Amino acid sequence: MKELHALTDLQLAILDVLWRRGEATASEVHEELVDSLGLARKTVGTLLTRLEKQRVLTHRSAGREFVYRAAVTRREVGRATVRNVLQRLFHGSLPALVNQALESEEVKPGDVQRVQELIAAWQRQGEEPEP
Amino acid sequence: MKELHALTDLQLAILDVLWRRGEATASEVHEELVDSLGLARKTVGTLLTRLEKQRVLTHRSAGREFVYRAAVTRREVGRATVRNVLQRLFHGSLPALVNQALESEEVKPGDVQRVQELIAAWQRQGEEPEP
DNA sequence: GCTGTACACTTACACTTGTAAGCGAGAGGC
DNA sequence: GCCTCTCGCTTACAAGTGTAAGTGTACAGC
Repeated sequence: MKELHALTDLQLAILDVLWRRGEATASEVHEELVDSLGLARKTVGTLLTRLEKQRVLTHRSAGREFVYRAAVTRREVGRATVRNVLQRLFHGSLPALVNQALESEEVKPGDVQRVQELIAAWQRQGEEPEP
Repeated sequence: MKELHALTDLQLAILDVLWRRGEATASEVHEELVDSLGLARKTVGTLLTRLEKQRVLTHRSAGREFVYRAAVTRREVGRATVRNVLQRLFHGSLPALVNQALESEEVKPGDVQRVQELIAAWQRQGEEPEP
C-alpha cells in the first residue's frame, strides 16, 4: 500500500468522488471530474487501475462494468496527511498548524466557533482520569 | 516554481534544514540528514541542484563551496500546504481539519491551551472594525 | 446475424523523484 | 611541483505520474 500521506492531488480527487458516492464506475468518476480537470475517459481508467494496484481502492464487476470503491477511508488518509504535515512543516506543533490554517483561508466565523467547541470538548474529555 | 504544496518529504527535509540554519553548504545539509535518512553526500548534492532549478532555493559561492538558502519561506509553504489539505481532504472545513489533528497526534496539553488562545485572539481581532 | 459502441486491458511516452557513481578542477599538504 | 581530497557538474537508471491511444471483446440495436 502506497503511503497514505503521499497521495497526489489527482489521486485525492478520484478518492474524493468515491468517498462521496460510496462507489462509482469509471464513467461516473470521469463525469464528475471532467469539468474541473478535463481528463479523458481513458485517463481516468488508467488512474483507477493504478490506484487499485496500490490497494488504495477495489472494484467489483457489475455486468461488464467495474464498480470502484475506496479501500481506505477519508479518516485514515486525513490522519496520515495531517500527521505528516504536522511533523514535516510544523515540528509537531498543533498551534503552529492552526495558526497557519487561520491565516490561510477565508475562515467562516461559524467555523471558528466550531473549532473552539471542539477544543473545549477535547479538554473536558482529557481532564477526566482514566476510568 | 514548483507548486509549493506538492513538495515531497525529502524536499521538505532539506528545506527544513535551510530554514532552521538560515543557510548551509551541501555538506552541512548532508551532515544533518545522514543520521535520519542515510543519504549519500552526492545524493544531497543532486537534490539541492534540482531544488534550485525549481527555484525553491538559491545559492551563493563561498570559496569553492556553495552556500544554499531557501527561496521560499516556511510560512509560504505552510500556507500553500494547509490550504491544499483543507481543500482536498476536508472540503475547506477548518473544524474537520482541527478535529483530525487532535486525534492524529499525542497532543500536548499546553498545545491545546495555546490553540484556544489563538482562536480567542483571532476572534477578538475579527470583531474589531478596520481602523 | 452483423455492426458499432463502450468496456477493460495493454502499451506508450515524457517528466519527476530517489538514489548515486563518474569526471574534471581546484585547494592543501608535503 | 605533485598527489590527494573534495567540490560541483554530468550522467544513469528504475519507479511512479500524468496523459492517453490502440486492441480485443462482448452486448445492443438493426
